[in-house]
Amino acid sequence: MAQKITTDEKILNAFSKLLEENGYTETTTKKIAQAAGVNESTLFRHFKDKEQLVKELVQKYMSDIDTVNAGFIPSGDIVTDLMRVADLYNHFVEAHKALFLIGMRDSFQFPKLKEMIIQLPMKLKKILVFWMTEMKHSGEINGLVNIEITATNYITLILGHALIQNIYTDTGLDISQVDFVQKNVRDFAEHLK
Amino acid sequence: MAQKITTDEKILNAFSKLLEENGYTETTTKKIAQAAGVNESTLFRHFKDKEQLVKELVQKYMSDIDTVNAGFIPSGDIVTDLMRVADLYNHFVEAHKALFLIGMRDSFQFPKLKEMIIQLPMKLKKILVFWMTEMKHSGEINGLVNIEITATNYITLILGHALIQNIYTDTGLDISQVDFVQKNVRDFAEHLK
Amino acid sequence: MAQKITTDEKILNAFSKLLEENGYTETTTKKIAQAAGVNESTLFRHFKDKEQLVKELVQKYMSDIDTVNAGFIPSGDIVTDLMRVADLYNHFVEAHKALFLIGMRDSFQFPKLKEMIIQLPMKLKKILVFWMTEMKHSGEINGLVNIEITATNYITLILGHALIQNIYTDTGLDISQVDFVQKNVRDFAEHLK
Amino acid sequence: MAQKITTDEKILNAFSKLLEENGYTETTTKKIAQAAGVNESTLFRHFKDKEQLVKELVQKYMSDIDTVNAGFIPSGDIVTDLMRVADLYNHFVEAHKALFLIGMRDSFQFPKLKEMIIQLPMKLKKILVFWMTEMKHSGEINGLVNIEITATNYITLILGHALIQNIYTDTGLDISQVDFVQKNVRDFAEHLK
DNA sequence: TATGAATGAGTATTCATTCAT
DNA sequence: GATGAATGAATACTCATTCAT
Repeated sequence: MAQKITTDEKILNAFSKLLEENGYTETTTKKIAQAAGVNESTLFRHFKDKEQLVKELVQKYMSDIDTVNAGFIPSGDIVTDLMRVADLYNHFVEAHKALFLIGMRDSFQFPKLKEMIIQLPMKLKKILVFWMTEMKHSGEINGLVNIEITATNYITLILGHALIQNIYTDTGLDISQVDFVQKNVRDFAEHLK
Repeated sequence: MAQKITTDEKILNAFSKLLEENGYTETTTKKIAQAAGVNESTLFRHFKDKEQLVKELVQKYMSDIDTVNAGFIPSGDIVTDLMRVADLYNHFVEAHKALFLIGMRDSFQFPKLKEMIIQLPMKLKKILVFWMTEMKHSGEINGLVNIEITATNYITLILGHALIQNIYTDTGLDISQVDFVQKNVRDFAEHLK
Repeated sequence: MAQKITTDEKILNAFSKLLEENGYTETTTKKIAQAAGVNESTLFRHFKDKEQLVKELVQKYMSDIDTVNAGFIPSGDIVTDLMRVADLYNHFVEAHKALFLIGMRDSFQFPKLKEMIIQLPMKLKKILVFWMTEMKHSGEINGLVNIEITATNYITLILGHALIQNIYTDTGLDISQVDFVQKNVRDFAEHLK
Repeated sequence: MAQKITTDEKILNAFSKLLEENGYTETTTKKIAQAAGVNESTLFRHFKDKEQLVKELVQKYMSDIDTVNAGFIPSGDIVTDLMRVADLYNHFVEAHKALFLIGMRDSFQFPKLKEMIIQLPMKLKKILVFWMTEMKHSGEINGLVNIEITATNYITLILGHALIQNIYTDTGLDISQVDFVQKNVRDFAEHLK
């Protein structure tokens, strides 16, 4: 059964794509309408205003974050687990590129958006802190490790990489996810023991 | 004796600041003029275009890159040197925040700008590769290390961090330069031995 | 039943009128919109460009030229026919005053426009040459007459008059169409016999 | 002795040239200054405003008209004299092209200019009327000729030709002065006898 | 439910002109 | 006597949004 794509979806998809390519300001309602194959005014019947489109996208994003977090079930081995986390978040960033990039690019226009975008690392940090603390107790992680700092550190590592990947695409600078995880994430993990 | 700030500088400073805060498109010539305390048309007497303002900023940026690179004189100790590189580039990114951010945010509007912005990591990579190769020969770096990958990896590390710092300022997520370097850069370096 | 005047027409009429009075550059989009009684931006919804307005006018003009030429059916008597040509073209110039004047005034801004405007005399010349040649063969026109020169000459006569009429309106210099044709055109024709 | 070209002249020459090529509105003070090789503000020290430049040009034009008229000394033979008038005015129009064209193009911007420009045909008419009247009395011109109409008619002829020449330059439509005068002016004259 | 027409506020840029040196 | 710097008003054109059908 072929799913029918609703007008709402058509518009949001077009918006998301243009957003990723051109940023918020350059993504005009005219262009969105054209890309979605609807009349420009139709857009406003479906979404209060341009900002609403962002909010809608954010909502999807937020519920996806929870799905990702829920999908992370620790194995108990730090190296394995940290690498898995890196993988999960890399996929997440890739899948939500559009919003992720505008989180960086246009967040000044959306103080609320920034708050929301930031929840990704925030939630990730919470999970990592919770889980590292457990591991510290069970002796898997060295007692001298500062959990707060280490968690933030780790997030910087994987998000930083995800960012660079997206910014410097096709420049000979982008490094494969595999290589990066193998070297840096593994190193990072090993040293927590 | 207080230096007199020229109109050129007033405008460029205002532009740079607004650019950092608002991105290219939202930085209107009207706002720039207001922030610089000059008439809007004065702006066009001093700079052909709005785009010219970007070019001017890029020029500064480019000459600064060379200064930074010239300022890096290897000591021979990998850990010391890599940490020094991290420091130098962190300062560079901080000092050129505005341009660096638009390199990410508005690069689609400035294909040429992207090319230029990219030169920072490119040049850095060249230097690192050259220097690491030497160190490999002298035995300071392990013979099994893949220099190309390692260099790219390292750049990802320090630029990724610099970026995250600037994006997630004041969010409780930003981690001090010191902590990040101490942990990640040091680890990274140690493992090359 | 009064025809409804479309917005397109309202705008074109306003444009045409202002063009005739003020020339191209002085006919601002703001003035056009005001004169047409629409919002300035509406103008751009209806016509891509300010230039598009000219093109639209030219199109009308071009199709009218053909109508005029089609409307000229030679009687065989030179005097009658030349006087009829003078009449037809005088009306044509009068009806397309706006465009005709900008053809002279602003042609440097519209190299393409000039090409088009020029077609009026060009087509006229073609017709005259063809028709005079026939008359020469049938003996109506003196065998010694140089057709090429005579045709151009004649066009200069009637267009020159039409122009002067339009430029020096209400100056005591303008001469009635009737008087001019009676004297000059008639003379001209008589001498071809 | 090489004449020194004063700044006034440099400016007026540049203005005149640009005026001819581009019309009044498109001839910006910036362009004038550039073409004259002076600073834009110098222009305003020499001439109150842009309009003053036109006035200055007009003054020259006016005094030249008188010179031309003074230069016309009737021989008594109508054909010879009318052809000489045609010649004189053709040269005059050629020499004052710039102003003559703006008289047609931009006269709406200069009601006063129009008044002045119109003086050329007015003065010409006066002279012609005076002289034709004399000729009528002396029997050189047919008693039935309406002098007023004939004079206007004649002016239309030679100015119309001058106009067409300037408008349709290089179009294959322009006819040599000689051919035109030989045919039309001569014809015209002959018929007054 | 969707669309085409209309619009007010804004955008980069240019122009003629003035001011201080 | 000339210039470089500054400016207010205008210009063509775009954008997000509303209204009537």
